[in-house]
Amino acid sequence: MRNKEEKTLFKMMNMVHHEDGLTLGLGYGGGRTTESKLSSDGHRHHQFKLYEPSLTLGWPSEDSIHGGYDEATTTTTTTVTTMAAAAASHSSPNSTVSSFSNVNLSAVKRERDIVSEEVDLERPVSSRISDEDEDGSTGARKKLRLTKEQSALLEDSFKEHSTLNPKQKQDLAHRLNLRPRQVEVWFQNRRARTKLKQTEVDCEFLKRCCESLTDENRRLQKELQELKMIKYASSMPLYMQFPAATLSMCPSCERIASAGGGEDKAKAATFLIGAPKPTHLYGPFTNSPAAC
DNA sequence: GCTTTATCCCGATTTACCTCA
DNA sequence: AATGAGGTAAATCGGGATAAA
Repeated sequence: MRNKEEKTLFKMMNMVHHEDGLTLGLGYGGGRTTESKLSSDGHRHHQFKLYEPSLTLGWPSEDSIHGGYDEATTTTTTTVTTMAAAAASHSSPNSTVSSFSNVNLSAVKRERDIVSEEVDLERPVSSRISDEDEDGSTGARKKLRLTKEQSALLEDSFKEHSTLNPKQKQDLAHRLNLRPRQVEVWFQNRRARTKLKQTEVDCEFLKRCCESLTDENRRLQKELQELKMIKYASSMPLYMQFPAATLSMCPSCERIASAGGGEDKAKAATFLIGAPKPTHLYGPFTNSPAAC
């Protein structure tokens, strides 16, 4: 079976990940394993397990994640004491009724989502988000703010599995006193954040690699230039290689010979005397390394 | 094998809410 | 104290992929 997970994995395999620090890639999470199976209820169960990334940015703490959002502004009525206390004691002063159009435009899809997702009917209505907030009958799209406890539980669950099967979703929603759809959305957004973070890490890693390679390239260019200089110098007539004072004319053969040079240089001079003069002394490789 | 339907997921975007200058 | 900018996260939208009927 060639399912979506396999395709995703295939795509990711095309991105070399850098688990060993020698290779690099853009796969978020550094890669992942997948499981896909059918449950007894007929739903597909996807299990994405993130590898431990070799390069990671520290996740922001819960405090930093939620910052000042600790105070729940949700209208959720919760059975969890702390959640209930938080929810009951705080109502958003800025809760405005301003997005009628959005509610109307998204009504069709929202209805579909609600119908398809809202199956936890056994839960008392009072334990869920109020219907007024839910169906937009007040015209407001209230934004849920998760409590610390809710976020912690979601994070813990996410650490275990970054995707949920329907039963896990239901259970989690029940424990968190949220709708399954909200749990699902949270996981989707959480995966998106994970991917974004990993992309940032990968970009930083690639940036450093690029800088390192640029330095190495510069060094090699310089080395190459020096080698070419040596090669050019050795191919020049000796009278260009040595100062004039060190050269002398052989009285017998009327050829240039190096006064201070040995027999080899004299031979080389004899050999090279007919060689064409270079058009310029240093050849075309005189650019400063910095110009490369 | 093809079509339809339901479900899941993702990327992009919108929106509500918060912090801070 | 008020306010606007910017950031964050929940929610929405549109669409692709898949399995089952």
